[in-house]
Amino acid sequence: MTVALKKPPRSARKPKGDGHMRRGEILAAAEKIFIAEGYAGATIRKIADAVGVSSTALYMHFRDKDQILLEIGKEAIEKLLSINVALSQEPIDAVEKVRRMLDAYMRFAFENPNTYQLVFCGSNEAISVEKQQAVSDLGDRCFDEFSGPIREIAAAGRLKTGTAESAAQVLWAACHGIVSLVITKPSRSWAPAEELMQVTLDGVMHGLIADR
Amino acid sequence: MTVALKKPPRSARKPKGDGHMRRGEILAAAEKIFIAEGYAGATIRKIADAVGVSSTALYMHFRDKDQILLEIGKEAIEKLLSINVALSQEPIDAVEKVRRMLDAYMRFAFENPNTYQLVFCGSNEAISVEKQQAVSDLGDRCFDEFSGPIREIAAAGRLKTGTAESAAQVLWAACHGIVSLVITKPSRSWAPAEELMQVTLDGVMHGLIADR
DNA sequence: GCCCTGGGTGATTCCCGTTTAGTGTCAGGT
DNA sequence: ACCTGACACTAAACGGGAATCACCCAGGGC
Repeated sequence: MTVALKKPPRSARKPKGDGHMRRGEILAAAEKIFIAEGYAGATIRKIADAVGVSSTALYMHFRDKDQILLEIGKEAIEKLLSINVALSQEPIDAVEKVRRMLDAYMRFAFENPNTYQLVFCGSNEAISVEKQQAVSDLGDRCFDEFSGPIREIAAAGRLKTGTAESAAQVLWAACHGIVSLVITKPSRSWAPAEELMQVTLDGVMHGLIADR
Repeated sequence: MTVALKKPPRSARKPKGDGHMRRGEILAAAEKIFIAEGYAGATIRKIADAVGVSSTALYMHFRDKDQILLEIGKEAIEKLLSINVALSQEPIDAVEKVRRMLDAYMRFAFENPNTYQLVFCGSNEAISVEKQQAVSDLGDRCFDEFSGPIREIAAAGRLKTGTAESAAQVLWAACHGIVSLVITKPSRSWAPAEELMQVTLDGVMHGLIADR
């Protein structure tokens, strides 16, 4: 037993055979199942089977189930974040930036419903707060990129109501509201998604931001 | 074994001892636990223990776990529905009706976060569509009460954008968005709830509905 | 008296996520 | 050439969920 304290000197040692690929394989399989069957449907055993490996093996590469799925969420949000970053650097009006970011946000949600739910619908208390940290941070950074232009707008005195903080949260939330409802209640009869996005954007932008 | 087909003629037979109270006891215990610990925390065994009965006994009175919790949700929504019904009959301007309904909706959510999540956040695919029928219907009726005034407003040509259908959905969803986010992501730093509700209401009403 | 029936139970089944103890294998140091 | 140890992996098991099974037992109707 001793104590086995020795990590620092270990530096070399190439990754073995396909060992370094497993993590990726697992993520790929998990993502496929998760997208098709949602959080509850993506069980450890199913993922392991898909990879062709025992369920225990997943614990070699991930601490637990949540970490696997949150990793998937992380990658998806990184795409969203990069969109937001790109938009925020574009030389366009702040209002236009906000509009495009919200539009991208909603389209992202409709295109990745399960991932969206996992990350933004809290996954319903199923996942502890600390575990979500990494993903939460990314979400925060997305929101930061978004609230930048909002602060510009507020500074220009063009907010009809609320502070930069609350206005940003409300704008974001309005978009979250429509996509999360449509995603989680697909059985209700909704107006066409395109129209809902349009009305949400128009309504909320005109409601909170002065025209000129 | 035979076939055991006989239900129609059975009509008399009073409810025995406390048999007819059990259902209520179970619901009360389940509600307490559910409110305190959420959907996952309210396990069959815990509820049964609280009632002082074996877990199997719950299946005498309810088909499965979901039915118990949905029953709780149903009762809660009935309150919301009655508020909406009362408001819709009041002799006030349709716009004011809409505003008050949305206000009541958001306050209801903040006051019953777990119930709200169960009913309106889809409970994350955990519950099958058919089971939700009863609760869904109530939700629909709430929405119907709400969309009545919206149609009035639309008929008066006071909708700035969208149809009566999409406008109603977007207004509702905006309110859902802010409360669901605050409820499911309590760790983020939110503006005060009162301010968020206010900004949401003002913004979205002014954005979608013409002033006069 | 009998018998049916409805509320109730303990044991059991099935499926989760996760843990434990162990196996084979390969890289490097000696 | 031989250890040594880290690594990728596995089979089996554990504990805890929901749900079902095969039974009990008390009591009202006949």
